[in-house]
Amino acid sequence: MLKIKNNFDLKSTINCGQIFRYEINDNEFIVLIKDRVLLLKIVDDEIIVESNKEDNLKEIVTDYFDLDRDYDIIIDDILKRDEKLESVLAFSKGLRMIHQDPFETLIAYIISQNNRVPSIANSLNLIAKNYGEKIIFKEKTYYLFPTLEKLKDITEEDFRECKVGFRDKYLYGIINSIKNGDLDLEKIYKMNGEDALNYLMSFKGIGNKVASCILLFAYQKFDVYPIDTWVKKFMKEDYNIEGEKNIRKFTLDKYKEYSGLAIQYMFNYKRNGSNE
DNA sequence: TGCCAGGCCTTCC
DNA sequence: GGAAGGCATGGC
Repeated sequence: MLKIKNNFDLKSTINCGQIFRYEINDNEFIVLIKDRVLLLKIVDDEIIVESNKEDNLKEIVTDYFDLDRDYDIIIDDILKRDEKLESVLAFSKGLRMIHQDPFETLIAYIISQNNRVPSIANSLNLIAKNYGEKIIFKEKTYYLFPTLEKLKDITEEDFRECKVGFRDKYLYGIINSIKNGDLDLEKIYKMNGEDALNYLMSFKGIGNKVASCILLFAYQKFDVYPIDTWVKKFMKEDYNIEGEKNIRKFTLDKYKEYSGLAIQYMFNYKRNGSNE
């Protein structure tokens, strides 16, 4: 068991569209990460973390929720560049960028194209159930997301059975590219945002949006930013800017190296702010 | 029923 | 090089 300070917004962080495989019940959260199940409970000014695997728990939780980074400095910086974002930033205060596993993020965001969040989660859970390691934790069953090794013989039809639809061929191709070494996920850590974006986009089924999400959510490249329907909506309604090209130019000019974060705050504000 | 979803690829000008 | 159409699946 681990206790950490409850000094960020755990619920929004989990629930703001970065990750898909989680459960929320009141102040209890289940998050499925690479090699274990995390159970997080908010108790007053602490967050209590339990897991089926307790070794290195502190390091893993710190890394996953990006706890060593000072987000107040970043938010102040964004605010200085754009005062109009004050209410957006206030709404997302305490939101942290989750540091996800690149392989699962890659698969997840390929599935996300032209899809809805519940469907994406359903497909990922089916893949985990069919190919991932089974974990029993507190008398409940969970499945970890499979490693590449466990997916090495998967076919397009197998993917289709996980309800991924037309994305089956993309996923199959990507798995093969990793297997034969064309796609090296480790190499991306050392690349700058733009090079990494072009590298990922050279593979079939990965466009700008999907590549940006992978780089932002798995590699913490905050200068890369996914422009999706929600961000387009925000830009049109609040800034009167239309067209992806124009949004891209405006965003990078304005928010520079924190464009990805600014975009994530806008997304959260537009998608979750108007629904609740 | 018909439309659309945190897009991308292909085809066609 | 830019616009349109198709794509599996599920929810409304």
